[in-house]
Amino acid sequence: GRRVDRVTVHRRDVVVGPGDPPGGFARNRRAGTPEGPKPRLPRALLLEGGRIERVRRHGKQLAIVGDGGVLVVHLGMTGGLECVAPGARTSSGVHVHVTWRLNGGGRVLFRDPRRFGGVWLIESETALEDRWNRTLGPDALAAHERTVADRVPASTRSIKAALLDQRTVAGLGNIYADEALHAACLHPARACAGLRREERLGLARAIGGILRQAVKAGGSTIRDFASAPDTPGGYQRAHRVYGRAGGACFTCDYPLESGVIAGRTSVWCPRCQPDE
DNA sequence: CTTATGACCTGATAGC
DNA sequence: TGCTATCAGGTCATAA
Repeated sequence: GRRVDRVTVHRRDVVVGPGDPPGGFARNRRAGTPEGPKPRLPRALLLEGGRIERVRRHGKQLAIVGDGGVLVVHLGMTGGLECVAPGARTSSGVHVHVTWRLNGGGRVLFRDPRRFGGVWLIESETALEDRWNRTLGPDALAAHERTVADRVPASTRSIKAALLDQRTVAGLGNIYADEALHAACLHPARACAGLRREERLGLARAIGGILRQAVKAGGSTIRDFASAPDTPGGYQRAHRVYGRAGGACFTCDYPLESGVIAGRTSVWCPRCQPDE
């Protein structure tokens, strides 16, 4: 319901506008890659001069829907949005890449030290839904268990890789993929095609359970994440495998194993999660 | 077409 | 003390 008076983009390359190349500048800064032209960002799409209508979420993507455009925010790993009350001071000014000055004096900041996150500018809510339908699978928290179970493709790739792929199901990252696989007693390296429907249903149930618990606990604070400035989450204390390589499995006491699967560090229990 | 791999970025921490 | 090396992970470009 608030109005946006003025938007300041401190770092152009964390914002992807409609004229930017596919993937956007935030994904196009690799060594040796020539930077293309940088079209001006339409002020209206940044919500300048507009009114915030509502906030939506699908998987890890957040959408701030305004009457003149839609902001899609992805926090990456280290990103965050901070709302600063009128007259109040921000917790820190470093790595603030975009500032929205609200009518009445408040501010909203997008901060992301490592810049894995970013902001995409979308013309309309219809275009937002189209984008989400095209690039993301069903939301892991909102979808029915049967829907999630049936999203696992009959492919040769590992189930861990499929879970990290947001087109399968949107919302899981490395931590919750490992936690869900342990809860479902599935080895992360098992091929998707080798999973029985019963196992896929169990995995879907585990995903929902883990995510609901994690949200309730305020998320997992490993080093960067905070649910609000100076407010760490509490779910890291409930992790049963992530970050516990070499420790004893809480279910069977056997030492947890770790390795790189699908390009990410993975932790599992060799006894509870057999590699069939 | 599919799947796999490496690059990007910064701060914390380990090791010398 | 002060330096360098390593690691964390979400996503996209590129390779296979």
